[in-house]
Amino acid sequence: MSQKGRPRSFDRDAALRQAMRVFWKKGYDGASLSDLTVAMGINSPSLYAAFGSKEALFREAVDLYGATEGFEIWGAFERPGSARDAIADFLRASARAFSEPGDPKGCLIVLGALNVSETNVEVFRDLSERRMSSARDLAGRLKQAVAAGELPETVDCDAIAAFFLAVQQGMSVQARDGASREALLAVADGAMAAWGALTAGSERSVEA
Amino acid sequence: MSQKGRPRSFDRDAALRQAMRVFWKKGYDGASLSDLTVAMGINSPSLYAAFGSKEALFREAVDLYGATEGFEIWGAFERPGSARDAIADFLRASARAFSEPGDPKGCLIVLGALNVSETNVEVFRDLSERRMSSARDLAGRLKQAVAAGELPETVDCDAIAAFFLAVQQGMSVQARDGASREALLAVADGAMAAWGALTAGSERSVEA
DNA sequence: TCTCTTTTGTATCGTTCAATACAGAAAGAC
DNA sequence: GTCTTTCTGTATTGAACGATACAAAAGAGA
Repeated sequence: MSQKGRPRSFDRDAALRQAMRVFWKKGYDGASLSDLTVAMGINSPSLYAAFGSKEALFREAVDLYGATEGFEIWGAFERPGSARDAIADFLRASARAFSEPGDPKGCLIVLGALNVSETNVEVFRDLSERRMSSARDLAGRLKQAVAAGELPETVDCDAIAAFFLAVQQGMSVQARDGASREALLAVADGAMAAWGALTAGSERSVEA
Repeated sequence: MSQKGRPRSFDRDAALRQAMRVFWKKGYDGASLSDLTVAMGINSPSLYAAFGSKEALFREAVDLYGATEGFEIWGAFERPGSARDAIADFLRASARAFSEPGDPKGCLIVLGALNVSETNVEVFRDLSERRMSSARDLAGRLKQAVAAGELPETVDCDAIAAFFLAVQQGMSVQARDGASREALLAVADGAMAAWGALTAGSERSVEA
């Protein structure tokens, strides 16, 4: 049952949490092995024995991010309520998560690797797929609202999802630039101002 | 008058254009000296003699980007017309610029350096200031519209500017993920759907 | 206690990074 | 032609990178 050899002297989960914060703050390329081992309180051989490689550690860190921060942000889509409320909660939860005092600013999945190099192709692709999967989830919730008769059949769910996701991704950039929580919440509310015109059926958008 | 020593054997402007494209595609950290010298067709001593350092070359590249791509994107703010048209043009021009065939996707100023490390602090700050300066320019155009009586006094120009800029910054992320020109234009149009509610004076936002 | 297995810390590995030393080449100045 | 100045290509610098070799250490099972 129990392991045979010398027991691990550190808490794997706690070390992973620290690694996640380093990646979150510095990105995949910007986080050096030295940064990671210092934050995790271990030497590199222990890191490789426990996680395999820098890339494998990053994937585990992103999974952890999705299970913790991601749950805070996307939780509204699991709860009952209108599609409008879900998206409003999603944007406002993002604004709060991206400006949480003591945490790195912005989203790890958005900021972790936006430039492709030879060493991070797979990492970029992984994050890119997660972002596009988010777009599908968002559009799926809208399509569900259409099927339920909550929204007219004429709305372009994919386009609306892309728009709201763009706002959320832009909030990550502004969070990195030091935007306050209030400023980010105002961006979220600004996006929701489009809801009426976006979901008004086949009518024209509201004019000024 | 003319220079004394051995003349430079390459076109400095052409080399700078190539360097800009490398930084645009790979970001500041991701662009290695080797990437740059190969693309520019010169050896590193020539690069250092002509531009000073990687960081100085990057700054010149960003200036060039601002004078070319930036002019395409922000040109609407120089032309006569309503604030609404200026912002709509700004968003649609961004969508087109970020998906120009043959060019790197997205915006150099947004994607060039979003993670801070020891080697790029100044670069990050430079890009961050340019982004925040964009926000001020956008808000300034809205305040001008308020002063002209085009928009009610009650609108929050800074918040509206932050919202539209967030959309544009999010479009850079989606462009990197391979979003089509049509998808990006749809995001731009989606953002403009918020215009009516955002500028409707002190009334409540439009409800669904 | 002895053996087996796994982890640990130290001390690297080869590679790539940004940045230069140096000598030869190419122009103007005289 | 000779001097001076600047640029060019080769070759290399020290530092940092991700990843390991290796032997001592620490537990489980016999």
